[in-house]
Amino acid sequence: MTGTVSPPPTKAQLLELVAALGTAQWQDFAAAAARQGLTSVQAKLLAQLKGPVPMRGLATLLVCDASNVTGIVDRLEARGLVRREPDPGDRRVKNVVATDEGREIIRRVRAEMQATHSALDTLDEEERTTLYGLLERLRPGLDHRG
Amino acid sequence: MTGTVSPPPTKAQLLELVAALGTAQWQDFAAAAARQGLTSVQAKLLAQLKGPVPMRGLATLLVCDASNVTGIVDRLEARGLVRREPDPGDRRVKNVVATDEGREIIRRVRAEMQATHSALDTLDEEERTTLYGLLERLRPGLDHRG
DNA sequence: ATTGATGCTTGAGGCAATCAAGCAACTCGC
DNA sequence: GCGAGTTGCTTGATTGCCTCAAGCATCAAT
Repeated sequence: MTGTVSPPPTKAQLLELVAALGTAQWQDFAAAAARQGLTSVQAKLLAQLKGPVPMRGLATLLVCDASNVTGIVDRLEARGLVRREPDPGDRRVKNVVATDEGREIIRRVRAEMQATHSALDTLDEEERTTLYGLLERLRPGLDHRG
Repeated sequence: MTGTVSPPPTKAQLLELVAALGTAQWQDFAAAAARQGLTSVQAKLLAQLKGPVPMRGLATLLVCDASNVTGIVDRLEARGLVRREPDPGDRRVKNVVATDEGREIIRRVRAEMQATHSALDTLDEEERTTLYGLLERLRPGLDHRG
């Protein structure tokens, strides 16, 4: 290395890198889910269930039609990973909650994302803090909106 | 800003943030593709075609079965965005190339990823350089393997 | 020339996604 | 109350994605 500082990347380069990492991370997730017998969408839904969530709320979180959620929850429920509970305050609403088995299986999915884990392990603590700060700044622009 | 430094994030927090941004970016991509009448998978395939690529190569790039590529290319070819060309050296092989229209449409998809563009715009040049450097270090661990 | 491997396609079957339509239940005005 | 409009969920139809098993054509190697 000479005195050359790394040249600033073009926006296109950065965009491509972000895209590549995004899909790589998604495939790591999908593979981990598959090892637990889940599709990636089923795992994604399960990952949202920190508490009871109405069907409509899941559709919003997953950015898809409500009728789509019906099918996904049907399959998860048939496997005992999720339960539909009536909402006490509104009889139209069905709240979805993860069963113990559902919580356990999504925990395993997260733990088994080896590629992502080992990638993050190559960064030291300071670098992780920096990365976290930068990504947090990107979040608001990316999160809502489409 | 006081003297408090931001505390180092836990690995779980970082993982969650990376996952959230990965899916947000993917949905931005999918939405941009949809505006051009493409599914996200079709757009993803089209994005790989910088030159002629054999069907098998596409299956590897997309990490899926070869028979799946047949269908995706069928639909793209039916819309004139892609062409199958015989390989001069091996008559089993069909090379897929983007047509002019195909190149144009994927260019538009990239340009229309508004959420991603504006998110990246919130970083100044130095921050982008830092981010690029960190993400590049993550790439090797995430890229191959699954 | 046979054997085996490779590249692509086809067909069957399941999941995911959307749209349109429908039913039940809530809300508001009266 | 009662009816109008709205909201939450499900169903059915259709399309695309995806995998697996099977098949055909071609290549490589003996």
